[in-house]
Amino acid sequence: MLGRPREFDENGAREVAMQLFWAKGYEATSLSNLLAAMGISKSSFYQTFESKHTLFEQCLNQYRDIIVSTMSKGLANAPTSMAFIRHALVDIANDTNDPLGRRGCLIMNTASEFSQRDSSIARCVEAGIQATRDIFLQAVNAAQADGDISSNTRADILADYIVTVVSGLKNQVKAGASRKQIINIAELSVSTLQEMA
Amino acid sequence: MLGRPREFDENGAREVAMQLFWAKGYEATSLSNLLAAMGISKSSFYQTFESKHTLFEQCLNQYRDIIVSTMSKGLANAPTSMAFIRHALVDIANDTNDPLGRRGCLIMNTASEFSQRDSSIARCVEAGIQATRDIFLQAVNAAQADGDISSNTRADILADYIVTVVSGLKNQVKAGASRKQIINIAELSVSTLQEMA
DNA sequence: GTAATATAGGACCAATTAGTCCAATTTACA
DNA sequence: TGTAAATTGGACTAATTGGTCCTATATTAC
Repeated sequence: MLGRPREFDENGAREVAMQLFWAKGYEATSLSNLLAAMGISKSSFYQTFESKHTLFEQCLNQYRDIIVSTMSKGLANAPTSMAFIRHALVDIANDTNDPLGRRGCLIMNTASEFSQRDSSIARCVEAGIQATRDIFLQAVNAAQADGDISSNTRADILADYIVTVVSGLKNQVKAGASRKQIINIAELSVSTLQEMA
Repeated sequence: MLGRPREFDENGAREVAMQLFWAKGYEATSLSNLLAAMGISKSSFYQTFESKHTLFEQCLNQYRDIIVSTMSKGLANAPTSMAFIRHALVDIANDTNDPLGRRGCLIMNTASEFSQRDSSIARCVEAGIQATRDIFLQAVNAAQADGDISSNTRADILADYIVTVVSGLKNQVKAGASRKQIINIAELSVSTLQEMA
């Protein structure tokens, strides 16, 4: 290891960038926004992260890793798998309070903004959705084994359904829905899962 | 009415702009994109539509009017209200085929892109969601009267739930879900509506 | 000391952005 | 024929965009 060592924390700077992209989207986050928030010079930026686009892909993957890790721990620590699923849906209501919550989900935001126009971004998006879907799939399988969800419907379809409702709820939050509305919708979809024939 | 009459069709030009905004979003649609697609000069554009932002608001309202009208007719012509609801969900699977379908919903796309940062746009978004929610509310009330949906759950919550699932499904389509996946999820949520206790 | 690397800062770039303004022209109606 | 209004096209702004390059300086290992 020769030469002067890096002064800033690369991962920390990426984390800051991720928060910005999350709140504002890719296009609306300018290079100057990034530099100011990350606290580094343009030279350091390009030397370390290559380009805005490259950094964004890294942020997407970092985001995916974070939510996968958070969800996995949540599932492992939940009293039952059904409780985990219920919490994943109902807890979205808490996003209605602060502006941070109203950011939605970085992966879904990205899908909405421009995954159609950029195949490498599209791959990141698909990988992210796949990863969360897999965790819900584990939860559904376990909940079916517990008898909390009927086994009449295929677990993979139920997992897709949960991802869909989560994404729809996050959309509603971004669009301005109230806390009470989100709770009602979430509770309704939980009960449909439980009361399925 | 004095002076030279307008050569282009104002509503037609707005319609073209709406299609562009729908496919690409607000920021990604540049003025030159608009002028080229609308087939008018920059001078005519600013004389007629005031600004890109004003035109966008008009497009949002026009979009809302179109879907409200389409949905109202669909509800009126459907064999049953339940059939209308079912069709609204399952038909989203057809969006997976063509690139046009993968545009999602202009209102939800706008909510995702920047409704938080622009209060006048936020009002358009809320009005749009409210309008579609109201139609689903009518449909749910009718379906409950028909006995196709249980009356145990409040109709307004069910309407919110349907809007959520529709928005989630459109998200999934944008993110790359397959036709079969969408059908399965849609059918599942329809059956949960029907089989509710 | 020297090589290697990181730093900040600024000059510079070509392109694009939304938007204004003007001049010349065209069309209609009274 | 005169007036009002719409047309095109181009000149023009001021700002911003992502990105490159260069210089000068600082820090480390060998």
